[in-house]
Amino acid sequence: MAKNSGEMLFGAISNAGRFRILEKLLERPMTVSELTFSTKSKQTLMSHNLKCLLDCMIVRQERMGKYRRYYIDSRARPIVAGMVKYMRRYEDYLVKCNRSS
Amino acid sequence: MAKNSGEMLFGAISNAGRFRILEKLLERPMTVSELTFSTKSKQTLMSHNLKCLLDCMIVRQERMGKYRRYYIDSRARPIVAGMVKYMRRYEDYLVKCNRSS
DNA sequence: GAAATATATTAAATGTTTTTCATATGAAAT
DNA sequence: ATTTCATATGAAAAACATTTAATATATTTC
Repeated sequence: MAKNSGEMLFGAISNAGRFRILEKLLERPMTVSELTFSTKSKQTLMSHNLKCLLDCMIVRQERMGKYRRYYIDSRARPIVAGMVKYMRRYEDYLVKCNRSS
Repeated sequence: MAKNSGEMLFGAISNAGRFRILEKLLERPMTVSELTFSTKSKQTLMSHNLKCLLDCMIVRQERMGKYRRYYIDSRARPIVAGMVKYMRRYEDYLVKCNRSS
């Protein structure tokens, strides 16, 4: 079953590593090494994950000398921010569910 | 990397079959056979997908004689509805992106 | 109570994603 | 120009998800 763009979006976000990248980038643009360090990832995996986010146009890139700075695409930002917010609500909801049922 | 509940949510939704189930169930509760027929799925796959949605507490179940009716959990509903809406916005956004860049 | 219907379950087969490893590229510093 | 640093890429390995097939269970109907 072929993936449409919506599935790509959820697919991209449903990965813990990429979700954390997005949380970081919502705060501010960061270089690959900052992201790698601050999410305790490996550089090569970080690059793969960033490529995935680039491919579905959630993030963009700009070169800064030998660094590359990634940031959330301005048109994607409200969508991504919304997802992160929803996700947090959902977690609250699930925690409550598990207590009461 | 362990899956938290938010990832489970996005993971559940990032599958085309399950996404369609949710779209249907947002309209109204349905039995397994109605869902199977209306999404052109197979019964056994439908049951697997419904189980996945049950597990992350997006849907619930009630027995109706030999049928089983599935419906969106009332607490999950606003979240799911929001996701579906976001997803559609995102698709529009991607289509526009591909045209202009 | 035997057959039919609706659904669930388990395991195996298949497919996809994630992670790692090795290596490449391109900019900056020496 | 060589080395170093930041990042990317491609392919193989490992992990995970989806799909199918076979079979089980519960309910209804005869």
